[in-house]
Amino acid sequence: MKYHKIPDEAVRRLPFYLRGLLTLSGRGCKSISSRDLADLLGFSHWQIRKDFSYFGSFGTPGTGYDIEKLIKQIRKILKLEVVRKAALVGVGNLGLAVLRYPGFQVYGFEITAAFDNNPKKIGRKVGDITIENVSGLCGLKKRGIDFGVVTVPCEAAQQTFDALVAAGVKGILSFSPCQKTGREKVKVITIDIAMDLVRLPYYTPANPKRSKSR
Amino acid sequence: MKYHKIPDEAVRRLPFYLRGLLTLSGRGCKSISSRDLADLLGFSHWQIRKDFSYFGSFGTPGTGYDIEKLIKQIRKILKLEVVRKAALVGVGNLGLAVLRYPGFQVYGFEITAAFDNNPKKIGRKVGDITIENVSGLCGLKKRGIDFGVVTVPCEAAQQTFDALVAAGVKGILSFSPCQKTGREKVKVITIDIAMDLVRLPYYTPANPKRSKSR
DNA sequence: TAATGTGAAGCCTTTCACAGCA
DNA sequence: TGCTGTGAAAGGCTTCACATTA
Repeated sequence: MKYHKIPDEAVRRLPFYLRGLLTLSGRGCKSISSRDLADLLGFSHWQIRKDFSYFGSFGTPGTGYDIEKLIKQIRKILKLEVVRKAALVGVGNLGLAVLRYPGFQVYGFEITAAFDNNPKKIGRKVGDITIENVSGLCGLKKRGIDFGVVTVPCEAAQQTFDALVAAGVKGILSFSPCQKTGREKVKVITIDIAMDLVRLPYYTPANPKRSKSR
Repeated sequence: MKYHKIPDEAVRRLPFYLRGLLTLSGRGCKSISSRDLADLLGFSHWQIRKDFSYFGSFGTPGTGYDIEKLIKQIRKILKLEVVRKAALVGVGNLGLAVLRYPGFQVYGFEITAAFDNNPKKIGRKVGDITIENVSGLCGLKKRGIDFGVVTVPCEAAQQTFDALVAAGVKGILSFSPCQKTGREKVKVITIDIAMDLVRLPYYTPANPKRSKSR
C-alpha cells in the first residue's frame, strides 16, 4: 500500500461498512467479497475495495474479507477500539430522542451524561442517566468524556459550544444551525434538519436528474 | 448564462444562502455583495458567485445582489414559491422534536399532518396537529401533502416508505438507516444520527487534516 | 479460478484570474 | 472603482481495467 490522501467521503462511508459487517457477523458469516458487501449496502464493489485500500490491504484474493478482522480494522481506523463517551447538552424532545436512541452501542459509542439548564429537569433520570446542571460541564475530562452532542435551542448554541470547547472535548455533533463554526479547533459535525427537508422539493419531477441520497 | 449541469453540492448550499439572506432581510438590509455574504456564512465569495451563476445572473456589478430579488430567485429554484406541505410518520421523541421545530416556516415549508400506529397517541394534539392513524396516509394527495418525514423505529421503516410512496409523495426525509433505498422513484434524503456521531473520533488529533463540517 | 489492490482515466467540484459591466 | 459572471486551471473523487495473488 502506498500513501494516499484519504478522501473524507471514504471516511464517511466507513460507518456504513461497519454496520453492514456487524449485521453479517451477527448472522454468523465469516467472510464476504467486496461484490457481496456492495450488493448488501448499495455501493459499488470497486468503491469498497478502493476505500479499504486507502487504509491498507485487509482482504485475501480469491476469498474476500474476513469479517471479524475487517470489523477490527474499521474500528481501529475510526478510533472506536475503546468505547467512546459523549455528553449530551439540552434535554428537550430532540435530546431525549438522541439519549434513547439505542443504535450507538454497537459501534462502541455511548452517551454517558446529559445536561440541561432547566432546574425542573435537573435530577431527573433518562434510562441510566441523571440530568445534570450545565455548570457541571467543566468536569467532562475527568469522567473520560471526549465528545459533545448539542441539542439546545438556537439561542443557547454558541455558549454551549464555548462551554464544551472549554471543557476540552475533541468533537461536537450539533443539531443547531446557529453556531459560528470555524473558530474552534475541535471538529464539528452539524446536522441541520431544516436544510435537508427544505431541498426535497428541488428534486421533484422536471428535475429528474439525480445523485447519492445523503 | 450558458447551460451547465448543476452540481448537487451547489443545490445543497442554496438553503444556507437562503437562511442568511432571510436574516439580512429581517434586519432591513437591501443588498449585499458576494464577499459580505461569504463572510457572513463562512463560504468563499467565488463559490457563492459560481453557485448563483449556475442558475442565472442575479447580481449587479459594482453593487452586489438585491436581497429580496435573490430570496425570490432561490425560492424559485428550490421550488419553495408556494408553501410545501409534509406529513410526519412516527410521533416518538424524535417525531415530536421535528413537529415542534419552528424552523421550517421561514423557508415556506410546513408539517401539516402527523401519523402513528399507537392507538394511545391517535387523536392527541401536538400544536395544531391531531395525530392520525397511519391508515389515513393514503389520503395525502387530496390534502396537498407532497412530502413525508419518517421518524418511525427501524422495523417499521420499510413499510412506512412503501405506504408513503403508494400515497404518491414526491420526496421523503428519513431518520431511519433501515430502508432499502434505490428501488423507489421518489427522492429520499436520509439523516443518520449514529453515522455522524460515530465518525467524530476519527477527526481527533493525529488526524488533524480537515474539511467541510457537514 | 475468483477475488483483491491499484494505476490511470474520467468526471465532478472548487478555485482562480480576469473580462466586462454599472 | 468595485463587483459580478465565467472560462480555464487545479484539485478531489469515482470508475475502470487489469496485474497480481491465494
